[in-house]
This record gives sequence, C-alpha cells and structure tokens, in this order.
Amino acid sequence: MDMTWDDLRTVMALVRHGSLAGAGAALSVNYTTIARRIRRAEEASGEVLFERLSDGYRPTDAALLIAEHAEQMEQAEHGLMRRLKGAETHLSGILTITAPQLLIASFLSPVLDQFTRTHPDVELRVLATNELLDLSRREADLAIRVSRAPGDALTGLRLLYQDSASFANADWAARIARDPQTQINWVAYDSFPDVPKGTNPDYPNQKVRFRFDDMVAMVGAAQAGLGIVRMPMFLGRTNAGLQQVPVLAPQPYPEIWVVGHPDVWPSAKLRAFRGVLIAHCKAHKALFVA
Amino acid sequence: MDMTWDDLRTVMALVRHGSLAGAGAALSVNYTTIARRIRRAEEASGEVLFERLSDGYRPTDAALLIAEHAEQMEQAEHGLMRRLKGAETHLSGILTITAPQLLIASFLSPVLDQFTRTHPDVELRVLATNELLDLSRREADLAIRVSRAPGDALTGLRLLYQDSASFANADWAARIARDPQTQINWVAYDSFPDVPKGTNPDYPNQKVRFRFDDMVAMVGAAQAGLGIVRMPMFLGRTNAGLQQVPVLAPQPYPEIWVVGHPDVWPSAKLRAFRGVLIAHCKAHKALFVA
DNA sequence: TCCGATCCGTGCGAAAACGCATGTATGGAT
DNA sequence: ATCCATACATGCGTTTTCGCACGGATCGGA
Repeated sequence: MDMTWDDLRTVMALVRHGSLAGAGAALSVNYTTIARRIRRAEEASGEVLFERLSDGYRPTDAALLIAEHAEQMEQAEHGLMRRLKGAETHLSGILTITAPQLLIASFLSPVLDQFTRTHPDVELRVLATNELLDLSRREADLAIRVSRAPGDALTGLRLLYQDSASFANADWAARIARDPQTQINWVAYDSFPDVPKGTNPDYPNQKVRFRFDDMVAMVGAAQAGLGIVRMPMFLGRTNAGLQQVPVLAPQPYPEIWVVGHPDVWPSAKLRAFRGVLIAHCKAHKALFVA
Repeated sequence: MDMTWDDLRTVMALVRHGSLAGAGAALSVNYTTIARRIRRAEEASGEVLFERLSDGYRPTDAALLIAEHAEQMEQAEHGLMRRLKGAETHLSGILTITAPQLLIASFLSPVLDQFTRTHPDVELRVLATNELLDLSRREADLAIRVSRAPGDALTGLRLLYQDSASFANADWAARIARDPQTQINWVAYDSFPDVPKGTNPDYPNQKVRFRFDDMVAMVGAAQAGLGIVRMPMFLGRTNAGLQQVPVLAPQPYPEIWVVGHPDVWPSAKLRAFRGVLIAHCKAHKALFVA
C-alpha cells in the first residue's frame, strides 16, 4: 500500500502527457523508467492504473485520483521552491526571466548584457515569448510584460509609459507626404483587425490590406514596404528603415511592467536584476513617448 | 535546484525526528540512507539544511521551510491514500482497526475471529490501545471508541449503550454483604481520583486506597482483592472472579462507537467488518446494561 | 503501397542507491 | 574512572534503478 512520492509524481506526469515518452520528457528521464515506475506503483497500490492502448496509456479512475492529489503535492512543492528562491541571498545560480521578443530585441539587450557583466556568477535564462508564463509554477522568476496591470496575485512595478504611432518605410513616408489622397495600406494586428480609430482625416483613403498575428513579422512587413503599421514608438524608432508617418497621431499604449511572484520577489538575484532594469528604463524613457 | 519529492520527504522526517536513526526508522530505511539523501538535497538546493551536532542534526531555516511544505504534501498523500482505500471493492489486503485493549480482550475477540474466518484473504491488523489514533493520517482504518461522540470530522455509528457498576472479588463481596459498616477500599481511576458520587448510603466507610492509571491493572487489582472498582458492567461480568457489589448502583457510562474517516468508510473491507461487528454487538447488548 | 513517425515491450550493461560492518565522539549513569 | 547508550562518518559489496539499443505494432501521408 505504500507508494513512493516520486511514483505518485510519475503517475501524474503520465496522466498529464498520455504517453510514456511525453511523461519521460517532462521528468527528464528515459521513457522506460516511466514504464517501470508505473508498474511499481500498480503493484504497490494493488490497482490497475492505466490501460495500455496502441496509442498510449489511458488512466483509470484510480490514476486520476492519484493525479489529482499529486497536483496538490506539486502546488506545495512550487510554493516551497518559490519561498526558497525568495530567501536566497547569494548572487549565483540560475535566474529565469521572460519578456516579449521585440522588447528584448529592440530595447532590453543592454540590460541583459550589463547584468551578466555585473554578476558573472548568475546564469541568466531568457524566455523570449509573448505567452504569459505561469510565475506561480516557476516557469520564470520575473516577467516583463506589456499590460495595464500586474494581474493575478503578482507583485509588480511599472517601468515605462509608452505611446503608439503609425510607422512605415521611407517610400511610404515620402508618398504620404507628397499626396495625402494616396491609397494607404494598413498592416493590422489580428486582434484589432480594423483601421485604427482616430486617424488623421487629412488622409481619407485608408484600408486594411494585411492582417498579421505577430508583431515581429509586422515590423518586417513595414520595413519591406507592405504598408503602414501601428506600433509602440520605441519599436518604430529602434528598427532601421522605419519612419513615423502622421496618419495616426501618437496615443497611449499599454504600459510596461516588471512582475513577479511575491514569494520570489525578495531574492537577491531578482533585486539586482530589477536594479539594472529600472536604471536602463529611466535613462531611456524618452524613447517610449511622443 | 530540482529536488526529488522523496528527498523533500526525507528532510521532513529528519526535521521531525531530529536524528538520522529516527528518521530512518520512520521511513523504513537505513540511517545512512537518510544521511546520503540529505547531502543530495543540500547539493540540489544549494542550501545548508542541517547543522551537524554531536547529539543529532539541527535543521536550518531552509530545512524548516522544506518540512513545512512537505507536510502539506504529506496531507495530500494521506488524503489520496484514504480515497484509494475507500474506493476498494475487493476483500483482500490489510485492514487496520484499533480498540481499547479491554474491549478486545473481554468482548471483541469473537468478532475478529469470525471476520478472519469469513474473509480469509484480509489480513487484520489490530492496534489495541487506549490512545486516540489519528484516522486522518491512516494510523488505523476503523476505531472502536468509548466516548459520547465520534469527534472530529469522522463518520460513526453507536454500537452499544452501557452502564457501570461496582465490582470486587468474592472475599470483598462476602465481607460487604456480611457487614455494611466494614471499611471499603476503592481502587480509583487516576482521572477520577475520588470516591464515586451517588454511592449507596448503607455503606458509610468508604475510602480511596489506590489510584491506577490503567483499567487493565485495575481489573487485576480487583481480582487480587485490593478493593472495589467502578467499571463497565461488561468488564465485571466477563472477568473471572469478579462480582457486582451494591456499593455503587449501575449508572450510565460512555457509549461504545465505531468511527472512521468518511473517505475510507465506504471501502468493502470496512463495510464487511462493520457487519460482523454490529451483529455481535446486537447479539450481546444485554451484557452491557444493568 | 511504402515510408516515416509514434507508440510500446524487452534484455543487457552501466550507474546509482542502499544496507551492513566498523570506527569515532559525546554524554550520562554507576 | 569506567562502561554503556546514542549518534555520526566512512568504506565496501550488493541490490536496485536506470539508460540505451533493438524489435514489433499501429497509424497516416505521399
């Protein structure tokens, strides 16, 4: 009847991923190890935990029960790891941060550079993604986000206010300046698929010509001359070949925040990183507003 | 930074027991294994978890933090094990019950006997103790208790009402019958150290002569003629050499209950055991009351 | 129809974890 | 002062666990 805690965790991983290989990858062990542990767990509990099907393992009710409770255990473990990290006072080891790709590419690189120079024993792991990683589950220690609020039960600091405006390449900028009546093609964001509101009435012929789901691509599209793009000012200013065009006047854009879980927030590494980050933001705040 | 769940459990055990040997016994492993796992955990976490002192291991703050969260994990594990046990439908494996020694010795043995005969594949573990074991922590599956309520968050059934009365050996019984004025020596229970209230005024010379902390010993004392004892009627009636004496009239005594955690209560094994138990109690209820 | 991608089971040798025996230090009781 | 009980550290041989390589089964697309 006695089962190892690690076997409970293994059952949970297999329930989650549905295959030995997936569970093995999640736990960083060979998949045969998963199979063996599952067999052990079945012997220990006296219950059949999975049906072996040709396309994977299907959990029985008993396995689902185990998985449910193992998730509670996992939550406790995450809480522990956060608290341990938060109590760290040494400036060494791994620090994981996440930020949108574009912010890293166009603005944050100097922060990363300076931080690793100042604290050479800290191994900085950077997750460049627009996804909102789960800081409770320790997917990252610190997140730099573009949004109006830190959200959830997270601690946060506002780093920057920013405005957006319309940008295009030199050809477009010249053409628009020459003839306000010209046909103006917008490259729009998937989630805001229309011509932005509040455009300058001097330019009557506007039309959405492309829709993209990714801002990186949109910057490229603007550079290549596919049309004009509404983007944060810092993006237009830092990417070569782009010029601001007067089609859409600057307007407030979601702020930039740094957020973290309150458990890990006090850690020395996080504190140090925030220091460098905040200094850099203060020094360049003019880049972000009109 | 990654730590095995079993290592977290090991840290918790060492914090609890204070010594490698104690923790090893609790986890049924050699104490050297505890030492190795602690070293592993310290390497994985990068924290010193224990001070090695001459009289044992003293936990650091980090270890206490781990232990705290590991206890949450343990609670989840206990909840799981209860649910798994409660869902069992087969009549095999281990069933653990607890009851006061005297109830087992004087009354319950036939229940145990019949149950194991009827269900030969169930291994019955009997914890004969007056201590209130923690059914949430699976110290036992089912408890037979002498008290007015099932307590806590437990499910329970009342098995029997019972009365108490005064008992003594044949010598004392004869002497009391011959001369009501004789000096009557009480053997009292430690927690009720006085002559019981409501004694028969026909016997004026009563005095507490001994105090015991254990009812088993008190039965023996009564048999040996040390004095008269207030005890449940079934005890006086089932133990050889004892007779009821009219010094203290029968009066209600705490009821006998069977209690269990609601999670495990539905299990087939528990259900079967309760069946045998209840039948036996019904058949012999007259033994318990005046 | 064939090929490739995913599954999983099995057997073997390497690596890790474990139990046991031995030796040392400390503190309390006789 | 001596003896004994408790508590750890260390080294060695054994057991257990693990990763890897190989083979079989299934499914879907070219």
